[in-house]
This record gives sequence, structure tokens and C-alpha cells, in this order.
Amino acid sequence: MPKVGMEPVRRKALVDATLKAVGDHGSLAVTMSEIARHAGVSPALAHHYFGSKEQLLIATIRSLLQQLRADVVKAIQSVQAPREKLSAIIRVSFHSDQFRPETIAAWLAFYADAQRSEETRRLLVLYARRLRSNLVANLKRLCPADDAVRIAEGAAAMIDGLYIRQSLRSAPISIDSSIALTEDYLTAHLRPFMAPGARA
Amino acid sequence: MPKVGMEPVRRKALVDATLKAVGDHGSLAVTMSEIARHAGVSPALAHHYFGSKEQLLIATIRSLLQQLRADVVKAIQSVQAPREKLSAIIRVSFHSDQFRPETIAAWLAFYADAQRSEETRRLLVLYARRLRSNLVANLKRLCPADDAVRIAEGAAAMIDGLYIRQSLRSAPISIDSSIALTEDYLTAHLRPFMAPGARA
DNA sequence: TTTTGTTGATTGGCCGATCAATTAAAATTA
DNA sequence: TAATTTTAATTGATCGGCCAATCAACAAAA
Repeated sequence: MPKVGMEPVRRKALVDATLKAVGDHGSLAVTMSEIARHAGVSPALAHHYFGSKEQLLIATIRSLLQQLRADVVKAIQSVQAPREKLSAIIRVSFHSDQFRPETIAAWLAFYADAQRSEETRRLLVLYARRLRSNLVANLKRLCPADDAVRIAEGAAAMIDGLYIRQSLRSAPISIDSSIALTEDYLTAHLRPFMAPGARA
Repeated sequence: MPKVGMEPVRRKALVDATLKAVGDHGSLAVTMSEIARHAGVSPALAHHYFGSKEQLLIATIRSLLQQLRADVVKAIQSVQAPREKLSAIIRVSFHSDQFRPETIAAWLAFYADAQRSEETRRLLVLYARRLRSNLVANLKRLCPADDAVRIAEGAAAMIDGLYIRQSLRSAPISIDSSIALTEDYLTAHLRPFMAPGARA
């Protein structure tokens, strides 16, 4: 069986399996065996490539964040006007891939883990900073810097909040509603700075 | 040592110890030994009174929620006008007790656990519903029902979002700023329904 | 002497990690 | 090209440790 060049294939399979297992299980308390089974390999192989469970988890978060980042960059570049870029950021945050129950569960599990693992925390802080800075950068073209920071803070909180509320599946808000709520927030708070004639 | 009437004392001590342990540890993966040590009793006693770790955790969440609920009720009753009641709800949500790092960590851990435990989920859904219904009830006196629901959804999301962002301690927002952001949200979205002369 | 509170000791199970062993492809040498 | 050595991939078996849960035993109040 030993076919050369399997490392990247296995690594990806294991990371994907981890995301799925964590998502299904709704917790980082998944066993290496379970992950390995999902990936169709032995537990020993997971250790071989990642050294430890901790490292495999870190790699999984990193992968999740990279995917999200790529989507954001792409979305931002696809439009020109600042206000449209803001909408693009919002849209990506609630993109269907992100909204899958397992993905949401995984995010939540990682957030909780950030209390424990410094590395996990670092990565999530990075995500938060990027979201914030993307929002601020575009808001600054629409309103004074002070207000931009404040509004960005609020929008970021709203995005995260809508997200976490999905995890409870209590009053399941649709993707569209989530986007609409966040858009409304921006619109309402940008209104004071709009040219008098340009009311929507 | 055996003095009669210890049961309620021990139960409370164990629940408090659990909250502290979970908060410190930032995860529900705390051992019964650790909890028992915090409470100054043996692990066996914790099992004696709660039957299982799961039950002890449930009792801890219930306690957290009861405390929060009591605070909310009290705050709501202390003022009259709907708009003031809304402010009171917000203030309680960011009340200093709730904002303690350990409390935030505990909340987060429980949210994550809701993916796993149906009972945990039930309790958190209950919290979400209460928050929502409190907001909606008061908003309905200030704007049409449809808008009330929408604005409540947004405000609840914002509260949860600001909360979860605290857990990362990245750009630590102060309690006052969190309250201000949420207040701003309400104010901005209620503005269209206010009497023309009554602009703040 | 019954009830209540309490613990130490123990057990059974699970899981992360390690390691030696195996297989087959690739590289090297003859 | 055939023979060999090296390297990469992979796993089964196993170990050590931790932890939830159990239980028998004991102490003191009722």
C-alpha cells in the first residue's frame, strides 16, 4: 500500500475528519480513534503526522480560519464601493458553509477551548482582529474614524452574536434574516453621515 | 463531624465550586476531585449528593440562570417606563457579576456543552427565550409588533456577541462601552417611531 | 439503634501516546 | 536490468495514567 506522497492527503483528510467529528460531537472531547476512523486510517497515523491531539486540533482551527479568510478576501475584491465591501463581508460571515450546524458547533467548541489553550486563543484573536480591521477600513470612508471604530465594534459583536444564537437552534434565524439584521445595523448607524439627498 | 442539615450547605458549596472550577479551567472537563477540593469535601460526597458529574453540571447551570433571572426581574421592577426597562435589562446583562472572566468562561463552556447535552440546551434556550420575550414585551410599547420582534432579535444578538467577544480578551471592551453600544442600537432603531419633538 | 454525613480505597474503562514490526515504493548500486 | 538498500506509509499491540463511579466502613447526632 505504501504509496509515496501521501502526507498532504492524509493531513487534509485528518483535518477534515477532525472538523466533522468536532462538529458532530459538539465538543473538542473527541477521541483520536474517532477522528482516525472518520479519515479511514489508524489512530497511530494521526499521531505520526501531527504528533499530538492538541496539534491536530490547532491545525483544524487554522484550516477553518484560512478558508474563511480566503472567502473574505475574494468577496471584498469582487466589489468596489466601501458600502458594498461592507455588505460583502457580512455576506461571507453568514455564508452557507459557515452556517452549517457542524461548523457552528465547531466554532463554538474552539471559542470555549480558547479559555484553555493559548494557541487557540491566538488564532481566534487573529480572526476577530481581521474582521474588525476589515470593517473599520471600509467604514472610515463613510464616516469619521471614531465612529468607524464604534460601529465596527457593534457590527462585529452582532455577527458573532447571531452566530452563537444559531448554535442553540432555539429560534432559528434564517441566513437572510441574519444578514438583514446586520445590514440594518450598519444602515441605521451610517445614516447620520449620509448626504442629505441620498436616503435609501 | 456529622452535623445534621448539611445537605443544602454542601449542595450550594459544590455548585459554587463547580462554577469556579469551570470558570478557572475554562472548560467542563473538570474533575470531580477538583470540584470537591474547591468545596472542601471528598469526591465521593459530590457523587453522594448529585449522583453524577452530569447532574452536578446541570445544577450549576440552573443556579447561574436563576441568579441572572432574579437580577433581571429585580431590575425591571425598579423602573416604570418601557424604555427604562429596556435599559435595565441591558444593564443587568452586563452587570459586573456576569462580566467576571470566570463567569464568562463558564457561560461559554455551557454554550458549547449545549451541543452535546439536551438538558443543557434546554436551559440555555430558556434563557434566550426569556431575554427575547423581556425585550419584545417592552419594545412593543414603543413600536409596532413586527419591528419589536426584529429589534429584540438584534439587541439579543448584540448582547450575546459582546459577551462572547469578551471571552477572547483581545480588544477588551469595557462594561460601559458594551452598554453604550447596545443602547445605541436600541436608540437608533427606535428613532423612526419616536414622536418628532422628542429627539434626545 | 437508627439515621445522616462523610471518606478512603478500589475498580473498570477509556484514551492518548509510543513503538516495534511490516509493507511496498523509490533510490542506489553492481 | 537485477539485486540491494533506503525511505515512506501504516498499523497492531500495548502501556501508563486519569477519572467517574461504587461501596463498605466509620463517626456522631437524633
